[in-house]
Amino acid sequence: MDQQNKKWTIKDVARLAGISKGTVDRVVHNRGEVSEESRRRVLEVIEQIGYKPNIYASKLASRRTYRIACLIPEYRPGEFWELVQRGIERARSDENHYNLSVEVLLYEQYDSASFRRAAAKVLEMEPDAVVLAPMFPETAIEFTGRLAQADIPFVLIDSRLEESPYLAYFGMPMYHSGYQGAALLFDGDQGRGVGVFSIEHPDRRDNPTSRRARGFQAYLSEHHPDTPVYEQFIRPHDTKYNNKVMDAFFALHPEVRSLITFNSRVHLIAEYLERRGLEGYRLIGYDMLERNIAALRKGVCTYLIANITEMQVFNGIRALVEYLAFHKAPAVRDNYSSIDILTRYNVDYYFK
Amino acid sequence: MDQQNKKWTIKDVARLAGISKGTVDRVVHNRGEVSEESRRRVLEVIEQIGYKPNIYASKLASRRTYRIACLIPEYRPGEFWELVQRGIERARSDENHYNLSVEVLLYEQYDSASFRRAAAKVLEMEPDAVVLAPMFPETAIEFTGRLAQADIPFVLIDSRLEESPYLAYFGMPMYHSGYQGAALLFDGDQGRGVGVFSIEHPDRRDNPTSRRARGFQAYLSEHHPDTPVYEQFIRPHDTKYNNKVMDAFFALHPEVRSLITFNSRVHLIAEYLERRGLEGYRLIGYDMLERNIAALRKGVCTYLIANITEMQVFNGIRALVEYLAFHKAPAVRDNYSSIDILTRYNVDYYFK
DNA sequence: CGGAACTTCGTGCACGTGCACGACAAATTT
DNA sequence: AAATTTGTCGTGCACGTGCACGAAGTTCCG
Repeated sequence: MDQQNKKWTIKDVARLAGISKGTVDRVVHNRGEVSEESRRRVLEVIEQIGYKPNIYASKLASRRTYRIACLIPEYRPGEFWELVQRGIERARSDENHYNLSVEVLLYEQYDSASFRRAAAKVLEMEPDAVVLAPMFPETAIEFTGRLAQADIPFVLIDSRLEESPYLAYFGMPMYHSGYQGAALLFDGDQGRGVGVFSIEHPDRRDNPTSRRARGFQAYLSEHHPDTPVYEQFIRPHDTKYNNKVMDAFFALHPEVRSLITFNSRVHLIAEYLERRGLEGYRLIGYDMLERNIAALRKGVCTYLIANITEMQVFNGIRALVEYLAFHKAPAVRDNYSSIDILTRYNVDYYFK
Repeated sequence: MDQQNKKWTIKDVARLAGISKGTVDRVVHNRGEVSEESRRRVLEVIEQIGYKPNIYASKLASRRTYRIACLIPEYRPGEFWELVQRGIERARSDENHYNLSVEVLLYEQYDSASFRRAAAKVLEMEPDAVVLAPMFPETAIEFTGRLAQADIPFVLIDSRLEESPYLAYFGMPMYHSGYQGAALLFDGDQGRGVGVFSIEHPDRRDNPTSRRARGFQAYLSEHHPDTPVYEQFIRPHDTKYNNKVMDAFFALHPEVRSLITFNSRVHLIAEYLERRGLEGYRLIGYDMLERNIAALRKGVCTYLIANITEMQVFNGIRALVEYLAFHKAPAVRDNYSSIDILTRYNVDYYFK
């Protein structure tokens, strides 16, 4: 066949299609102003010889700089969304991304009015593309409708709005990470009941975390249908309250040795256990927050189920740039990260 | 300060240093033919304004194609080294690596004479750089000496020859992966003895696999010093023999429920258990061979400790290209991959 | 002192693509 | 029929760097 190592250029395509390179470029970038006839011939030649644009020449020549807006929840230091922010920093400083400006808009995690305001700002600044981590499905759907209307492509991270016309989604497989958590929790020690700790949420029913809980439940009913599950609610920033309710919990269920929480704050449990000097528990949590890692290293947290969260946004931004530059949609629309199992013994190797 | 978003070009540097861009280029690429005075001034300006060469313009202009030779063990389909080969394919087809040609030289895994022959061929073809997976330390050290003498940079994968002047190393942390394997093996089920299966090797004492075994032993003596360990040798391609010795093994140690093997052929054990209809074992192995994955999916293998082996070579090649193009040594010399824990529940997400 | 050899440096083209500009013909309007 | 608009397309410069080529200056040697 064609020698596959031959690097075809846009000039070759033009020659073979019998037109000028300008027209080929118009076809490749869908810039219009091309007759159907020419368009067909060009695509044919491209297909046949397997022409791929030289990204180096392309980036060099392109004076265009893409503006991408990221709409994500506000966070305090050490919270989950800080990991996401890190991915943005990475995209910013990535040497491959010249002519790319990433702007971050934050909204309050439990305040849909705040989301609406931030979303309005995004629309106002007319970015070339958007990265969205949605918290309020209905409001977010409305927002994505506006984006679609304005022809602004967007990727979703963390939470997938199935009904919206997103270009791609990047996130953890929540259901299966819950399932995996259950499998680890019951591997060895079983039958005596498990404690599930949840964060009191102001509202929000169908959040990603609940999908994790459903995966957990599925494993339970498939493998250990008779094991009792005791749920306990705690608060993100109220140590006194948490001490009180956990004291009560462990007094009430002294036989429980297996603990899990589906949100990213397992460190709250770990720190409680440490304060009280409680040992011999199997404690499983999610996400690589620094305080979680610390609990893992100390052995208070047994397993941490996580992923490289940075990569969610990073890959999202990459997909957008790819799309903006080459009108090329990502190969896979729903991109699930791997479900990494971290222990005190392998955690060190998950940092670069 | 300087506006950090300003993109300085080689022309700016030339202007500020009061010389031409040709000279700046000579300084940047250490091509010599530059007076000490000019050199100093150029470096000063570069440092001060933070000039970074535009990699796109650079790659575009560079007509040079780098030839990289990979010296790795020969393999049959489904063996560990096939995963490495896949990384090479990936580097080859990676769109970012224009002007890069990767050639693979294979040697027989247990035949040092064959290694010597292949190594000689590598030297003969005078590549720009080399990727080496060494099996025979002494012979390999001699070879790397030759490479150093010929000023050919090389990276090591899989096995690290500490005494050789390698540019970088990419591999799994073997000792800790053994340690982690032990932790998983004893998590829950303990005390009744473990079976360790090893491949009969023609020779080779200090191979990577043995480092894994040492990590395993370390965990054992730290946490379960009294647990008996029974070692059993099997053969890679002799099912009849393996059946016989494993039958004997399980007859002799009926109480053993924990099994592990440190090489990449846990599927041999899994397939045996399946053939005999044996269940209720905790079986742990290493590396993502297809047959291992199959055993994991069936639930015969409990945990598979692995990493994305492809990335070892891929990253190795990248480091070499980086070095050849910009004389830039990798940030970290010893690059350890993460120790991923795979189960039947999360394995699907480890493929792209 | 003349010329050769060496050192240092500047000039200019090439790399493949993006895109502005304008040419030209066909279609439409005046 | 002339003028204008519309639809297609080709031309040519710019992007920042690598490197060949040769110019200019310096040193060396007989």
